[in-house]
Amino acid sequence: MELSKTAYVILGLLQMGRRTGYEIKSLVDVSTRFFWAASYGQIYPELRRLEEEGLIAGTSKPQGARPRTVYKLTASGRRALRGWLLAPNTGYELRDEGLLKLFFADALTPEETLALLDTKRELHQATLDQLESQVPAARAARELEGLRPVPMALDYGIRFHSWAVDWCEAMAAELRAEGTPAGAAAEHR
Amino acid sequence: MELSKTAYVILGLLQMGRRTGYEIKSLVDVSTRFFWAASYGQIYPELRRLEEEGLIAGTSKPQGARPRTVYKLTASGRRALRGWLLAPNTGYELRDEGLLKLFFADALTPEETLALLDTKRELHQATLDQLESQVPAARAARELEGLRPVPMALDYGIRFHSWAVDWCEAMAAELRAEGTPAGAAAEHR
DNA sequence: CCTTCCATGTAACCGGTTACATGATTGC
DNA sequence: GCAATCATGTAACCGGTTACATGGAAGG
Repeated sequence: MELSKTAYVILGLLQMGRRTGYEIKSLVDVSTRFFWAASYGQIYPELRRLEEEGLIAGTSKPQGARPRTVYKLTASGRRALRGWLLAPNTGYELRDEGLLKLFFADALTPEETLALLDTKRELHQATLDQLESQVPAARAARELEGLRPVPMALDYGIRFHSWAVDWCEAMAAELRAEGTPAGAAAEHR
Repeated sequence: MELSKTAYVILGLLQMGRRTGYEIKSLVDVSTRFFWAASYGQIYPELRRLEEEGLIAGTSKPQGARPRTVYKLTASGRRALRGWLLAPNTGYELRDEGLLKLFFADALTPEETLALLDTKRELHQATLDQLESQVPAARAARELEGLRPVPMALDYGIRFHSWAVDWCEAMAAELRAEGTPAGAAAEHR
């Protein structure tokens, strides 16, 4: 792996148009961050490396006295991006603290476990709300160009998080049902 | 956050019984790693830190000439674990290269995008197979103790990855349908 | 005038992985 | 005898975050 994944995030966003580092970071924060985050501490140094390697080209476009560099993808940058997109290998990595807690929940009371499920549900619901609020704008921008109205990754995000909300609810319902079976009312304490 | 999440992984696994560092790593590799991975490079140093802080206690139990230290949770370790489990905050972080590629797929042909979906589907299917193979053993071990037959986190994993497989298939079907609408057969090339 | 946004950066830190090193035990 | 597994560790590296620093521009 020559380039970091974050480098491809930059390349990919530049493919869609010229951008400054600041704009890239703003875009990341409302789009890829749901499956690939990036901070200034990565973006600015990476922009330099990519320019050194000739994959992107920056032009100074100051706004008044404020310095400003707009980057665009070069032909070899476009090739690199395409090469990565077509490469077969793909990684998947998850760090889900809520699930980790549920994994250890055997030591908790049913009520405490329900609280865990609730926290997880809220987190997914909040993400879902955020993603859904993006749909109208995406639809408007994309149908002019004849693209599918909702981008695939956004569709995935919305469906996944609503699936997760449902799972939390179903599991909570199951737990509650277990907690009060007809023949075992006072099981706990 | 005093302790790292990985410390809680160790605490949580020790809650279920005494273990060596090696055993902890082996357990992580078949359980938490799907939502929280950990390597030897973290586990052994962390075991030391946790012992220094009195959250776990190690006993030398050599096997012949081979050194071996078995750790168990102390009372204060049990308290720390419980404190974390009940703490409301929870983080969620995903790094999904397949989704990232799909996000940039506008630059690809439909056929190339289908290949992306296929790779992602295979990855989820492989994980799903692995998780499903664990069900019988989990069931057998747990029903003796009157616990729910399938642990929550395993249930979540199985359902999530099969949802993901379905999503990939549905999206592929949609793409194929778009590619050959009755009135626009030779759209591409 | 003041706040918010635009814009660019860096140094310190940290969590985590990889690769390496070592050697005993068990089971075929 | 050999391979797989058990067992413990560490040093170098790396990707990434946090916190900090700076200052102009735009809009109310």
